[in-house]
Amino acid sequence: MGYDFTRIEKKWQNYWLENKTYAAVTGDRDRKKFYPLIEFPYPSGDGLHVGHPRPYTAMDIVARKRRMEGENVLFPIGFDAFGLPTENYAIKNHMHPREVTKRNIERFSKQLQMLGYSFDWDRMVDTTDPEYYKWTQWIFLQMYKQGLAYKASMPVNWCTSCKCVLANEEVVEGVCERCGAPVVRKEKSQWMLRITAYAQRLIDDLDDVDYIERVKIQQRNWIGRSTGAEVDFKATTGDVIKVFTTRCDTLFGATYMVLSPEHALIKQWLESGAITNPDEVRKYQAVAAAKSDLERTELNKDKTGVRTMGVDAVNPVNGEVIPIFISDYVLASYGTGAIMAVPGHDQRDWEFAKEFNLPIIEVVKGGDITKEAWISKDEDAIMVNSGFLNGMSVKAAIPTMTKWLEEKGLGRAKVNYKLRDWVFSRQRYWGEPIPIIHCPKCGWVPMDEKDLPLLLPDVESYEPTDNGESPLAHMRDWVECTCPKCGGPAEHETDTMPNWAGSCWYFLRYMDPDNGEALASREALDYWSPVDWYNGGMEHTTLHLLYSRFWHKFLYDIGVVPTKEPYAKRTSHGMILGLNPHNWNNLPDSEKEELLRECGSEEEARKQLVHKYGEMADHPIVKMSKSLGNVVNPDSVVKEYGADTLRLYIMFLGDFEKAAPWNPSAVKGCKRFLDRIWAMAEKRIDGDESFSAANEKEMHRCIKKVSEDIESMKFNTAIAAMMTLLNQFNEHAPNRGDIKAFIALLSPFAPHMAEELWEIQGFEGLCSLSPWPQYDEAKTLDDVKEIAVQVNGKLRGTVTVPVDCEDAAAVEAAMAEPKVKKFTEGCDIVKTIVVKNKLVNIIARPRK
RNA sequence: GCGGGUAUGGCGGAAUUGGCAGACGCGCAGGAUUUAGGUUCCUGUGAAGCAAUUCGUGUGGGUUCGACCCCCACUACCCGCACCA
Repeated sequence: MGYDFTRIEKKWQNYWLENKTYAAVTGDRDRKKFYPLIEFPYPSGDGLHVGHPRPYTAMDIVARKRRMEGENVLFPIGFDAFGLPTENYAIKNHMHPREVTKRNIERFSKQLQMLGYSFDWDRMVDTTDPEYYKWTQWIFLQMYKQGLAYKASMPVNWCTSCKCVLANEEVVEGVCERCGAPVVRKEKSQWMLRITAYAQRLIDDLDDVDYIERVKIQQRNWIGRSTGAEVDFKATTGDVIKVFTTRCDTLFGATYMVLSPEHALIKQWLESGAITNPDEVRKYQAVAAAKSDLERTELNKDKTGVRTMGVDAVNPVNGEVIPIFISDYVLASYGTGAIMAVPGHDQRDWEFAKEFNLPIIEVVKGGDITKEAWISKDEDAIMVNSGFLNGMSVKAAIPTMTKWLEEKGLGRAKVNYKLRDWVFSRQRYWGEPIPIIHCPKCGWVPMDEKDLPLLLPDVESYEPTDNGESPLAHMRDWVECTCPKCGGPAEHETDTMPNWAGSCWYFLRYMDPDNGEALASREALDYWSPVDWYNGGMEHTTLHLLYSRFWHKFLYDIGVVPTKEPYAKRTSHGMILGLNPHNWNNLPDSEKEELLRECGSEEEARKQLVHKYGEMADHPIVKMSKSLGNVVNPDSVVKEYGADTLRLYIMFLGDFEKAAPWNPSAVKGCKRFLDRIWAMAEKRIDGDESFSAANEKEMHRCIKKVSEDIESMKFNTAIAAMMTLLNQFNEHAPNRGDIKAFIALLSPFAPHMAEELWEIQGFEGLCSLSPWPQYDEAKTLDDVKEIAVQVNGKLRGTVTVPVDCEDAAAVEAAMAEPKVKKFTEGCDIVKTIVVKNKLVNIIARPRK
């Protein structure tokens, strides 16, 4: 009888759920705790897609294995449910976002259960639950009290389609990460979180955590620490213009200055009338503001700008009067928003100087500055035209100049970061309300903690507005309140938090999800912290991962959590891609033949495909997309093959860390594997539970391989090892002991079938909670070894020798091998090389 | 431009980290079972050659008894950042 996966999978899913098989126990000191974590999903209306099961199955396998090893495992699940797609869907379909969210969470939960994950469902977390977001608001209030949350008016990224501000991290190549619409700069008053205060610690503490290297590198790059100096330039108005530079040694070459169009001093000089060409300056500001970030970067070849007539600056090292420009090649958001321009040694400055006919001075020898800026990293290059720096190397000039500036009070050593403070407000409905009240008398006043949660109002319409106000602003009943400080009439903040807020601390809530007194009890925090192993997507490295480290460090500082870092270990999975149905390699044979007849050659056929479907047709593996029709739906895979097959295949298809394509026809291989196991074990095998003599060595080897590979996330080779063992069982039928260990090894990967077979075989208890099989290193070793024999480095044969056999004996055996003899006859043996248990290499020279 | 990564059969991918390249699976070919198709089960499967053998890990050099692995110089593709002062 075949394996009825539909019935059996359902049977065990219900059993596990009803019996709370995977419940974690807070405070259990008898067992080692283990807290693995996956990134909780956003419950979109589309349901689970095939990208989700890859990381989830991986961590489920690790969780299941550790549980079988006797650890107290907390493997939780939840939903990051605030966010724009839900809100947009709700608006379109005239539903309340809460209803949409509820429905989507139910659907996601069903789909996740269908895949047999060993989650502790009693700890499920939903970020839109008021009992949850109460604590998100609470943390925000603590940040406010510590001066880490502040309101500031500044140019922000504004998505023209979402009608909402975006964090820097949400802008990708000048367009909105979510909807792809252009992003423009807009001056708005926003709530900000002072993540920059933690920049150095966010870099330093990476040394203490076990993250895969590319995550560390990416976070360091994003934070973007650079060391240099801050230099004060005096304007002819008397104002001080601060600039940041990494090359203060080139100060003598600074022949002009550039301020970003948004720079505060420009506004000031326009208002005071110091600038004598205000119309021209204002016009340039307006043009720059209207440019999207995309346009700004696309036009990066042609430098534009306007000189601020009437205001000049003085170079502090030589007293020379130099002109000031505004240009959008200087970013308001980096450094001080102003630069000293050294056209001799900075290509951008050089291009600008050429455009505006400004003097270019060589201050470092080695290049030809008439052709381009000389930007050598050579620290031994020699300074020229630089007063007291002349003749020094760049290496020596930098500290000398820094010291000189400090002594004269004209500048100071300075560390600068690319990281900006986090723009934390959104003009949307479906997010956590910011628990701050604005009072006309007292200004911004935090809500009393006992009044949390500040609930979202129930309303008819939550459409975004065109004027950049939150939809909440129209809900006067909700907005109007009394000031907690003076009792006078006041208003609630109407912006909401970004969707990243709830995910900053959700892993803490899992530890104690029903706590009404605190975000989690101290006992639970002490017991479970930190997360032992967090797997997630690379796309969150500079977003969620960085944000949550920041929040965690803050919570550590105020004594709420016991660890500096939230996650002890971070790994990352590759994307699941699809086969491109338009690529030659992926065409069915019949179509290939037809096309060949039509085009004559394969080369022509490929060209034809590119002509027909575009450049994309050249890539056999592409991202899944609806338009290509290569999207794989987990539901349909489960329906056709079962959850165990899906789990197995998705772990088998390639290196976990790398992107890998979903090949629909290869799924069958894993189905066959399971069917063959079923056929072998569906009838009870009696006998004692030690390994059979014939299979013993392979059993120990397979246990070792699978145990090690799970820990190093080499799931594909772990499965291959089990397949090999099954093939071995074809040669030598397994006894009761063999099959017991085999089922246990299989269980993290294909838990339903393993559980069913465990029951059929009549083993004690649940397979999911049975002890993980143990191996004996000594029993994995051979007593004889087949070693390679090379002559002059070329493989000529193999011989079988006892393990650890003496070198001389190995050589003797090798020389006796007929195939080897053939190549050594008539030769002098110059040398022999023996690698124990591996090979013998005989160096032979023809006898003269 | 900067940073990170990858390159192995028809395909996805293995390779104990310098020691028998291609494990495992897909696909394909042949055979058995079947009225037939599907399923299942054997057998074979890097390329060339009747064979002995030769050639094979993106390209070109190098180190070594021996290189997918180490070094130098390239090429292609993928990912991240990008006028960052």
